[in-house]
Amino acid sequence: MSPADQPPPRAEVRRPTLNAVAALAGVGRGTVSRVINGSPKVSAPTRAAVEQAIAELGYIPNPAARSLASRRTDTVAVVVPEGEARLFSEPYFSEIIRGVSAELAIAGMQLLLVLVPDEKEYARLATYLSAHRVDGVLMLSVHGGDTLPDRLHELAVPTVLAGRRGPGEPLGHVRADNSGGARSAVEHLLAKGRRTIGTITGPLDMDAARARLDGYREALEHVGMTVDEDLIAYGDFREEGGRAAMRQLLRRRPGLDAVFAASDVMASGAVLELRTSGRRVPDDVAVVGFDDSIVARHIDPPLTSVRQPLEEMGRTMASLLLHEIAHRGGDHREVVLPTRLVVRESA
Amino acid sequence: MSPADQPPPRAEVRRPTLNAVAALAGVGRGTVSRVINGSPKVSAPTRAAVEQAIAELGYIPNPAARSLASRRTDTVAVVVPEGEARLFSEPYFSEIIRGVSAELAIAGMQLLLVLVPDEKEYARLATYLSAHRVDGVLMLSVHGGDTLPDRLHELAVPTVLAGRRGPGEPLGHVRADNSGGARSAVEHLLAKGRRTIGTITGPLDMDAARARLDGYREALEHVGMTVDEDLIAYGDFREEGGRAAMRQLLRRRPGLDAVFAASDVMASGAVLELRTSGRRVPDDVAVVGFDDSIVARHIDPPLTSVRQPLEEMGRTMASLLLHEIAHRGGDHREVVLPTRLVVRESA
DNA sequence: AGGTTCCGTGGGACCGCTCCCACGCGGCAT
DNA sequence: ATGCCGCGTGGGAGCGGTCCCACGGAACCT
Repeated sequence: MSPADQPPPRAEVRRPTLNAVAALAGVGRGTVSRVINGSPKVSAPTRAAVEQAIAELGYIPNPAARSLASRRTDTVAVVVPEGEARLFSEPYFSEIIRGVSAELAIAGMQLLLVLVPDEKEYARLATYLSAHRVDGVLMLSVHGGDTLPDRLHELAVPTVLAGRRGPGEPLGHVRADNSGGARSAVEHLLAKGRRTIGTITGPLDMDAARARLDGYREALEHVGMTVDEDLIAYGDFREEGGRAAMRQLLRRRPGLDAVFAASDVMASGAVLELRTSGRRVPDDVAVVGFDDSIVARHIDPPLTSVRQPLEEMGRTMASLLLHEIAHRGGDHREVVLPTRLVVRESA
Repeated sequence: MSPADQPPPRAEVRRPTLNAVAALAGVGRGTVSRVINGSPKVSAPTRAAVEQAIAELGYIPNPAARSLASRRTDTVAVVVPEGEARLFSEPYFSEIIRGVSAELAIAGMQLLLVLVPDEKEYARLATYLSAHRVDGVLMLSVHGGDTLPDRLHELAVPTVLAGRRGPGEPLGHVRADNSGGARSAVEHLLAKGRRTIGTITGPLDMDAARARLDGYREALEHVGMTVDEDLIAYGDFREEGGRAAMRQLLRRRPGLDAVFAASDVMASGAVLELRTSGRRVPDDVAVVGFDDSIVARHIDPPLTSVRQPLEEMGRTMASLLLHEIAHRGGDHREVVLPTRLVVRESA
């Protein structure tokens, strides 16, 4: 049997340990540990010697050992319900994650991505996440009925949500100013002289959808108009839902001259339906969406839309979480970030 | 000072350990470990007793301790160069990651997401990843010049790439049949009676871009046409690049009647330019894209495009990687997955 | 009957780090 | 001089698993 037939040698490249560094630097393990963790209680010359030894050996601390001893993991889980992932404007997740990643990197923390294919997984997940696996959890896209956040809360796992489940959300969270954004969209339509403005909502078990509807109402009431309930159609954040809602609106109020859709995807469905019905956008009916997603730029005509500062939301979520991790038991904070209306050709 | 003013008690919920389970089940630690790891060398009654104890205590193994002792981490890193992330059709990353996640979940492995903001980070990253942090690495979107894969290879870190850097890629990888997909696109145009077919390429330092150009050539040569180099314009996978390339093609060959763009984003730029030049799509010029991304469905007219099986690519990458982890030193494998032409209205 | 073999099991020795206690020593007050 | 304080420092004791060796007893052999 030739050597080549042997099972592969355990490639196990044995990396230098804390001990090796200590020996080379001529100090104790404790001292090396202090240097690595930036403790101030190390004299300058000792620190220099240790750093020299670290560089020489190319030493990198073993995260598992560190985690075992310190009961920290330096890792944060980002939980994304997979069912939603398709619905949302695609940039939603990727941009938030970009922001999260950037902020975590600064703090030297790792990002564990957990896609949850199924609500049934939620129960197992909570226990799992609490088992010294991560220092905290970031949840994207929470529904009103989600129980995972509460379980994490009970298990004392620091948690920050993207968006809230409803007013009075007990957990820390970051959200866009949904009602303000919706309001600015409708005000824009009013400023353009539109008077019969419909809206297509998202699923109302999501706070963001409710808030956008509130913003629509506020804008109209603010100028003394009464809200015509027939101008409100309920969608589901999907294109087909937007289309159906638009059809409904046209049947109920054929003379409407503008629509505010609570998402770009629904807006694009609405545009298709308007075209089918022989109406021109924006000449006959102006359309404003929400999210400023890719489709907004690419449909015809390009969509005026409300942009959320997604990357900043991610960054803020991460920093709130890091704060909760550092100050366990502190009160939860909520941050609302402003939106911006991006005007294009549809309104 | 009331208790409420005290610093919060270290919430440290002390979870049960292996020892606790062993004590409750009346067995040794070794036996519990065997049960957890599914070793066959445990008698049925003992196993039952241990499982009972585990359930009773709600025991979950501490991953850090396990990792420290076993030198495994049960974690895989997915490395995504952030610069590219915007360029690509958005579903690209999210769908591949979905596939990766699904496959890893089955194997009980975690997904560590690493966004690399900058090529300069690469050097540090390699050392970092090799420091007992992950069992393997998945790299998305590799360029011809990327050195990270080689470094990982040297450091004996199992690695699988999405796409290859070029022919003869030494590392394991999964890619779509780019040339075949391009070929089917051009054959579709030929079948529609188009005869003067231009192409807009991606950056040729990427193998996928080269392969798509090759497919274009093959399709034409296959029917005995000679390739007119003036019908080839070089883009960069961006919309603006596609637009500029289209402008160039129109200047050089005003009579062309079809274009195959190596990405949907470039195709959308091309469509805009065609419209600007007063041409109708597909009546005057037919357009086919690549990726079947969101924009393909939403631009006007909806784009005929080549779809890659992204989720399956992700799944396959994960399973190749798991194989490499289990059989270190084995030879690297490459898998090519078929593409599918999705016909819409643009061609 | 005695000797092997094999199976299931217990437990010691780590894995590589952090935490914390104890110790030596120079500087300062007494 | 004597005592005390406090800063730097060394190193023991875990953290919670895995791995592997050794051991007892049942089953099989000669």
